[in-house]
Amino acid sequence: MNDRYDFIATEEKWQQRWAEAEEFVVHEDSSRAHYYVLEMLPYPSGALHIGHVRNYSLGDSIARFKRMQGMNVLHPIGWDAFGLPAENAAIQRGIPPERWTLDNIATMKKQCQRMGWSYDWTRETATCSPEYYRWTQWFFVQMYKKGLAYLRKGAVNWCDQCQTVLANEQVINGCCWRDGSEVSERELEQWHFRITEYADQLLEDMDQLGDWPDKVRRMQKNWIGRSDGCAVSFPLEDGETAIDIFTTRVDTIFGATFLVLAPEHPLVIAGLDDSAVGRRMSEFVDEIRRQGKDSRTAEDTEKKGIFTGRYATNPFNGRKIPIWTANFVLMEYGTGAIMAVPAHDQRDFEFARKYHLPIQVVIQPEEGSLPPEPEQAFTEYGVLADSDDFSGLSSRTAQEKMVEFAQSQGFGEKRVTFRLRDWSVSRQRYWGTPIPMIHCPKCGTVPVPEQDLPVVLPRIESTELGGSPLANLPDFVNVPCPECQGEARRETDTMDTFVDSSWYFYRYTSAQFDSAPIQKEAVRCWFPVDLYIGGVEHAILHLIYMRFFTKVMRDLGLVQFDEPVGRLFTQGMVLKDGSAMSKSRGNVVSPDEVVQEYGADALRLFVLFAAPPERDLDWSDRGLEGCFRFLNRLWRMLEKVKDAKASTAAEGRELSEQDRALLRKFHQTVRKVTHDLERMHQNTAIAAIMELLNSVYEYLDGEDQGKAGLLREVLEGIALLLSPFAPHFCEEMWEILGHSDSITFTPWPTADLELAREEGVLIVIQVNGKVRSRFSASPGISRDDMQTLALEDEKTKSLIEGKTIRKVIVVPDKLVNIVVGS
RNA sequence: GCCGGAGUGGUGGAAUUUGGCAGACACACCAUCUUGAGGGGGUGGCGCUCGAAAGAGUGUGCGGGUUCGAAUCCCGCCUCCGGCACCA
Repeated sequence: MNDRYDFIATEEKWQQRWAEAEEFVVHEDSSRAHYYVLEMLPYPSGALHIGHVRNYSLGDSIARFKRMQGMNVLHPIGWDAFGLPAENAAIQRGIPPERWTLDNIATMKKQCQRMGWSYDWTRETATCSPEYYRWTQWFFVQMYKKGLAYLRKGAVNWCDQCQTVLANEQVINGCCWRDGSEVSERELEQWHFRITEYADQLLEDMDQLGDWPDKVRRMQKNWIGRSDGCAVSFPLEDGETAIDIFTTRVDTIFGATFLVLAPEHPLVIAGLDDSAVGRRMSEFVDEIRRQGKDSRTAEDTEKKGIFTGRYATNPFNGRKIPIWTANFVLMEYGTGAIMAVPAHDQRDFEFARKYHLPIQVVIQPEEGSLPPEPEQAFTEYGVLADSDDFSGLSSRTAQEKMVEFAQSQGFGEKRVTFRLRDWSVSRQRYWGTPIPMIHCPKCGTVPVPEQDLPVVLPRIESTELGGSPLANLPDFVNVPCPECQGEARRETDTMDTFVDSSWYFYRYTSAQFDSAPIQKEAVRCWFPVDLYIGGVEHAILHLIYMRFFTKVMRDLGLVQFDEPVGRLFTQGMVLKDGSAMSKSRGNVVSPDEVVQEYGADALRLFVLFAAPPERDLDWSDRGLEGCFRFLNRLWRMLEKVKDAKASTAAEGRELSEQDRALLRKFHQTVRKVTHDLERMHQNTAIAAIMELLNSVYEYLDGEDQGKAGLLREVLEGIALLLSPFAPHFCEEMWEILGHSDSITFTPWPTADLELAREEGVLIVIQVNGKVRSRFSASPGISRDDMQTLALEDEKTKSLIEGKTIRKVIVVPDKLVNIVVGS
């Protein structure tokens, strides 16, 4: 007898059988309930890491569970194959990025298969394949035609390390999200996606994200950053031009004692002439530019400004106020100009103090009043004062009335401003989807005609840093203009890889389709995604881009819904010794080595068991061994019963109390595991199966006549319940127990609630809320009986002797609480 | 500053959905059996304090509150973590 199972042979055997039987290949079938479980696609960096193993094992447990529940399950995978790291690695090794990437995909695919994840490999997709990026380009062209993709020259985030531009979402605390190096500002002409066009929808449709973590919703809300306010136009003394400002506190406008423009504001730039003021301003603007965006927007940065020499008129009261420019006003936000109300805004207050500008109180608190020269700004809502006809109104009412007034007078309007910026998608690198545009000196920017797509990324032996590498390939660059046939230049930037991954999960439904990006019927069959699993680090990158893309696709008539994902699950990271695994720290655990030593099933079990899926997991070699031991313990049990004759528990003999207890435990476990899988509590589901096995061992203890039948039934149940977590082991077990079919489509067991019900209940006796004693009773015992039994309990009696019973609380089948006074 | 989350044995965690025996399951540790040894396996113990034991007291970050009863609900505070932040 083998007291250890041969995981290497077992796992290989079943992986082979699954592949031969095309077990996980699915087809659209509208007659069946369907389920789409998706995990964030991996970047082919070289090898799977434990974080992937956790992510994909989580998804696989659900895919297998849903299959056994009879659903048609789509469980696909692909590769986020374009991107900088591949290009950098290729440069380092002197090989083409494509070879590097394809080799990595091959390696990682093998690793995936060795883990036994139930993917439909016929739908495998790599974003770097021309069949895929053809449609990424197609989307770009459609977006260009709709005005959603446009070229704009302006300040962009530049990462020196990556030698390319980054989107706002890819700048974290002023540093590159990928390598952490500091990001600087550059003026470049770049392609952008007009995601701001959808800002409101992205915000409003969050209601439709029923089962998304609040955390992600809040992060997106913060990121989109809607503020409701009012735009007001302040005329200049020339009477022709005016400065538009945006404010959320129009109720304070009578306290505006100056205006402040961003140093990049056109009016400031226009004033940089040869006059004395102009020269001083030039100096100032240069200084601010040198300061850089990052240090300039730090909160503790000293406020600096300079008077522009010009004045504007407050349209509400006709007062003439000076116009300043200062570092703390940003061109990107609002209109790049603010009205400064020092009495009611802390920043304006500090600035006014520093430059001796007037401070005018116009809002008084509900109770009491502010001193004429306050020590700090009063920024709360209150009651208006010294504001003409608006005096005496509450801030809230005043805001409404004042917007109406401004609107009627034609110098202002209600306005909504967002923090969200348009998505900069140009990248000055080689390994990405070529932007399908052509620049013609006569016709301007012209999209590549759809029938000419894809614009194939030329193969090159190696790339170099600096500039867009494609620009060095004359054969690629020089093309006739599609409109006038004259000489023209191809766009040589490539797209941000986040564009590629914004629609990959649609392609899975139509992976082989070659006349459109997606087949509408296939999408209709599978969407929305039922469950999407990935790390929370994408909360405001990928997860906002994919929502944006879906809305664009809807407006292109490709899909009929607003949101692509019904339920999002964000899993925690895998740590070792308290910190993220990384090569530089040298604390990386290799899945390959673990699989070699303990098997894929033990590894899968461990990553699911060791912590709740949404929390961070600390890697533990010992914990892994524990899971391995559990499988062996189950294996030994299997060896004990595998020869027993098949019979169901009901047959043969009357059920003993022991039999009923085991059967009860079994059905309770079925109920718990089912429930726990639905709510993504894989850790407690596995714990419940471990408990059940412990019960089986207890059951076997002592008298063992006539137990084989029930044992067998329970073991079969364990094989089914455990199979979403440890599929190879359970298939083997299933086969040993005499089944010739795969466990994959064997129906999930159902809990018999009758059998699961406890025969006796343990009633707790509390005295003044403290547990003092307990007794057992049959379920459904009457309240009166419970009370009587509790008061008759010897121990309870001695505790309440000589005391007055004030009250007795009876909770059916649970407890009796006797409240006594002295 | 604003918004949010989390604090439970030596460790990971369970019980929070529904207020009702706190510590399931596992790791580590201790004892013991099996084995030539190692490994593996079996059995028992394991929050803290007192106690040989039975048992008693105490205990879910801290302080209050609601309740017959609070890890769970409410208020205040502390610590850690995350998002946004000179956003007008």
